[in-house]
Amino acid sequence: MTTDKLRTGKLSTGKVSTASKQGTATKQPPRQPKKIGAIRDHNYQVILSAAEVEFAQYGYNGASIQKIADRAGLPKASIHYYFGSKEKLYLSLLDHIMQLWNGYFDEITVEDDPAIVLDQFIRKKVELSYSHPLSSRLFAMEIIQGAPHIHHYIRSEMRNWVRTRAAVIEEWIRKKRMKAVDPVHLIFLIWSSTQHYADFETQVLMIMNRAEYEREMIDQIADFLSALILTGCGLKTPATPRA
Amino acid sequence: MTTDKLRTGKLSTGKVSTASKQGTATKQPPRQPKKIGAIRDHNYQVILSAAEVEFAQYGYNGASIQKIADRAGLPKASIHYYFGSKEKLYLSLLDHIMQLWNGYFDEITVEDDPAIVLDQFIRKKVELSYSHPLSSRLFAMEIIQGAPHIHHYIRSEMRNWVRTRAAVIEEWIRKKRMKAVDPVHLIFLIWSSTQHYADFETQVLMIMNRAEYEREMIDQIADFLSALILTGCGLKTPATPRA
DNA sequence: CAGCAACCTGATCAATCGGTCAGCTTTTGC
DNA sequence: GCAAAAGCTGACCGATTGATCAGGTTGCTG
Repeated sequence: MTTDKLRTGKLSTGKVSTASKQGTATKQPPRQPKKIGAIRDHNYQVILSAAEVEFAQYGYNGASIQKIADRAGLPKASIHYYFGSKEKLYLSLLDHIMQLWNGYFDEITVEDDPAIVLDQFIRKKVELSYSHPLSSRLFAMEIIQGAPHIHHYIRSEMRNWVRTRAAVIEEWIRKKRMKAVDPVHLIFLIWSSTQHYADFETQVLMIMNRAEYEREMIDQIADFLSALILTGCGLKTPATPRA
Repeated sequence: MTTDKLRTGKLSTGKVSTASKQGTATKQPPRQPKKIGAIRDHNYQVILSAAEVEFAQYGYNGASIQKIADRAGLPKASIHYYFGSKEKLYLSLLDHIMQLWNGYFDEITVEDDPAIVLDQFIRKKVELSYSHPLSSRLFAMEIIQGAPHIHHYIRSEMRNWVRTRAAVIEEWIRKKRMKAVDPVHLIFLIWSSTQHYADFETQVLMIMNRAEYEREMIDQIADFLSALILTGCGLKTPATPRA
């Protein structure tokens, strides 16, 4: 929940100012403020939350700084004061999401039980779609638009992440611990089927005639997906999935 | 491929002009032209194609008429001449997509073989994601943004579509012709896992280190999804899936 | 060939876009 | 207590947005 990491801008490597030229390279305004006050931190978080809503709904081009400012209850100039530009604000959000998404399904080894690992991975993803739908939608928007801001991340970290996990799954298959299914497409299947409930929340709720998700429904989704996918992999649902 | 149906504006029921007020209700310009010329039809199609690209990439708010016009190689005013407004152009596209999406998986009955029906449904959806990725992305954008233009369609036709198909699946389950899985979530799973390859094409291709999809890869995806989902439903892959 | 209607678009509009900056307010340091 | 520094924002900028319309162009009809 700390905001310190957001300011480091891990994603901000490489060229950033692609949209605006702003040829004035004369002054060097003291951005990335060092001293930290309570109000500052609060405004930082308020702006990020407001921006997440707008960017997740309208995408990078569709969102406007004025609407973000209105939602945050701050003047528009403050957004530029805190984040410099629309793109830097957007990158801060993406960085935030990356840190949220990483760290799950991470420490798996060939020795682990594939049923337990896959089951927990599916449940964790469903839980994330439920707890952070805006992050999921923002990321989906970025990908649909061609991932212009994170293509280097996908090609490096994310691809490597998939390859190493796929290697473990392939080892499980080689050892006859699960059915022979394409590991990469299996990961895609888990991603798509779980994130669907966040990204297409509107459609899902309308079709199911619900106003919003409830705990019970989320658990049912996790049970369904885990059972079907694990069965499809020739695995048995691990003990104590519920109850 | 005819454009006639597009002009009827099946989706255009209800209020349309939400964005602009344009209080001048004085004149009634002769829109919805009746006479059809070759140039007219051609421009219609060129604009629709250009708009599909822009709307699919940037969403409704993010796309700009100027860029659509540039892509179509026509002056900006022509877009308004042909379609009246940004929203009407967008609705024409959505209408186009609806007609494309409907008509598959439609005529199923309890007497049909669930394995064959589900297999063909999955393959048809994968094929659509491959042949019409822009339509899929445009629809995804609309849903992520809260389906502001098609919520009535989702709540009526689409919901009814899901319910009738779910009823057939439930009957299959009751007759022990397949495993007891939630029919609605099964439909969601097929939707999400197949459309993923269109909507997240960028991510999929980057992770698989490919420049673009190829027939072989699409067939492999269809085989994978069909096999895994059918197995998850306790079904056997129907004969002659390939070869 | 004349005349009219339908077709099309350059010029222009108010509104909004992302972004800048002068200058006011608040906090800090001595 | 006072000047310097940092925090903050109202006013403004050129560019672009969706949309309009006068008027030129085209093509069909008589």
